[in-house]
Amino acid sequence: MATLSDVARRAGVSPATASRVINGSSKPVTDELRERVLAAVAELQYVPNAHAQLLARSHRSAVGVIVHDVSDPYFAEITRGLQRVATDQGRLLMICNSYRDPDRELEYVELLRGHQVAALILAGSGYHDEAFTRQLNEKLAAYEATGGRVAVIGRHEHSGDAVMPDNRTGGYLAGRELCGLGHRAIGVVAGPRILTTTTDRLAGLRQALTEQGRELPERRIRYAEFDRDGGAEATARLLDADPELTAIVALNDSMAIGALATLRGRGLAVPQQISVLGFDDMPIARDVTPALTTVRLPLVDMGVRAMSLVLGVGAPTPRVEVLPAELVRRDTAGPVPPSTRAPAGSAPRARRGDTAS
Amino acid sequence: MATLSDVARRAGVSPATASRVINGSSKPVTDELRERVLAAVAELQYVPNAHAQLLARSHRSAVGVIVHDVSDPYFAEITRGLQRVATDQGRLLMICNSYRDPDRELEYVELLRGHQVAALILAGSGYHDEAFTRQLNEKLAAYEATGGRVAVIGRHEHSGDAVMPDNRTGGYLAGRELCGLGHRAIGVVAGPRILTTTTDRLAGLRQALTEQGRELPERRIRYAEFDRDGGAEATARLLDADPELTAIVALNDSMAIGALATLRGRGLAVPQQISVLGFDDMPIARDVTPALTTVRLPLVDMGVRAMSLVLGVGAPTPRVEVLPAELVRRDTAGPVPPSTRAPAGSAPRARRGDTAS
DNA sequence: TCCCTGCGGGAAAGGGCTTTCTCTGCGGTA
DNA sequence: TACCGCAGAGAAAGCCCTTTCCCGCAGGGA
Repeated sequence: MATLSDVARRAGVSPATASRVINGSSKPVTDELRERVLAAVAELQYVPNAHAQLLARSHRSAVGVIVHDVSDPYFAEITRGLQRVATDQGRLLMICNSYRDPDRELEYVELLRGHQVAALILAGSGYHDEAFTRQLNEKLAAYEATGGRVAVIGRHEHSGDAVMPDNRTGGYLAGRELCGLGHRAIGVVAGPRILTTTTDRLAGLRQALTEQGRELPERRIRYAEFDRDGGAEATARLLDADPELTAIVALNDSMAIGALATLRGRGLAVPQQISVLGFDDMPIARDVTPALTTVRLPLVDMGVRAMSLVLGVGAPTPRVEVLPAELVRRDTAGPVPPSTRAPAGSAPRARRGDTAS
Repeated sequence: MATLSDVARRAGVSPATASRVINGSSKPVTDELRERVLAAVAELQYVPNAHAQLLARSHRSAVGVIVHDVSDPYFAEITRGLQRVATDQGRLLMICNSYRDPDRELEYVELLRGHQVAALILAGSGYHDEAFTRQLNEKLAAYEATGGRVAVIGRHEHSGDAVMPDNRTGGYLAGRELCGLGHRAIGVVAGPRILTTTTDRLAGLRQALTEQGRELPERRIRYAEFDRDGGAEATARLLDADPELTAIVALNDSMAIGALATLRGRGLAVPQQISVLGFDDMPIARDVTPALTTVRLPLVDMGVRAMSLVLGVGAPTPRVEVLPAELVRRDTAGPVPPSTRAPAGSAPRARRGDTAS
């Protein structure tokens, strides 16, 4: 690889001058030398060594991002928001997938710190795990102590800047909707119980049911991976245990899609025989059939806010922002079937929208 | 940030010794000093500066990846394959989204070169653009000249290592399937015509039709963005121009999903009134209703192969691997309706409208 | 007793760049 | 004419590590 001094030598100038030309330094350089340097750069196909630059420069520029999995639409949307702001500000993003492994998360904090990122954003759910939370907080504190900025998305455990989707209210909205439609036998297809996202959404859901004098017993909850196959499998287990169910709440849209697949496999009509509610409103939700009724979270916006917080753009923002959840009615949730036990032959042709909430 | 010499000072050893302890060098260090260093590391929360390490070490380790958009399922799958091998080999991946912008692609090649990546992988379609192709090849050649390894996925323009999905045969399979089902009026919802992926798939499709004595006139092709909304919109235009169509081939699954949405919005039953074929077989394809008939590409495997090629794992592989496409029959393609013209009176039950425009 | 060997440790030379500081030479002022 | 100031260029000091090279010392063989 050609180095700066190669360029300088070829142009007949000092490395200092070459550097100034290449970086557009404020220090003036005569046109003639500038030309020579530029010519040398082109001839040698010179590209500055980023590591050397970063080492020599004092200020840090890149921003580190730790998500569970960028290819999961939930994080893809958040990341889109993060990117948008970062690009505007001329920042490079380093994105790491933890695949929901706490240890890997810890490792990535170190890795990104080692890469001298100016800020760190952790997106995704927190864990119900004292020891881990403490460790993570220590590491984040150490990082902040050296001037790094930290923001978390959807995790309570960190004391600094945070963007929180209102998972609890989201769960509550889902519960209220289903109650309004007359459902009593409601099953839940939940993500891993160690995740705060799972428990928060569950808590809101339970609150709604309780307010309506109904309940959500543990036997009507199945925990599984937060993805399509987890949802399919949990739904199967739920149905096996309790065939009377008239509604299923999936704690994210991927699981809801899995649930829909299982239901279809068993010949249960949605929403005529059984209703399904999702959570997140990821883009594909409107394209499945029937289109998914779900709780929308402003995913892109969450990313935008978090990045803005950490980069300090705009007015001095509050350090914790809670973004609202919102129910999106589509076609998978309908009124409870007239008889809980749907007659096998003639499923009622119930359509959504007749019932006000 | 604490530095290595801070650690060394605190432990009362030289930086050399501290470095050896921290990196587990082969050079022996007495247990006592080792303990002291480790203690100092813990107390100072020391994390080595990655840039300094990379600068000091000679060998490059990270691998650069340029894709159109990781959050697009097509690339998400490929990336999964890339990751798998990279992780096995202890390599860090730097992933960049070009968003199908040639200039950005060029920039990223430089950026990654500057970051001293050991190898570079470009995934996605090539462009029908002489000037750009030449520029890119120059840059890649310059990079290879300094010892970098390059592999491309799904692009012909580069002369080195390549993993090519068999797009042409895939198009051919789609065409043959539809002909077999009796379709004659076949429309195509295509990606941008500047992409080689588009033209390759189209070429195969056209060949199949021609062999069957049919044809694919330009008026039955609509070019749009390679995504859901592009597909929805192109389908609408196609239908407006030619309501007789009995089948639509979408040149990727995202577009197919958009096509399905438009069809649903217009109350056209799939596959009873009109058939739809996708391309890629991304995971969601089986979860839409009706489940998408599509041409499968071994996406994950493409990533695995490309990374293996570039990292030189396994046997010395051929420099160009063509991976086969395969038809996956699901529920969106059926026989051509008895009468091409659907009787006007008995319009099928219209579904709620996701308006596609 | 002397020399050689090998082990554990440190000094110091990079690695490629940025940036401060220094130096030279010129034009302008007293 | 002597001096000052400044523009433009270069020298060199880092930035933080890794790794080679070298040194001192203890133990073993002749």
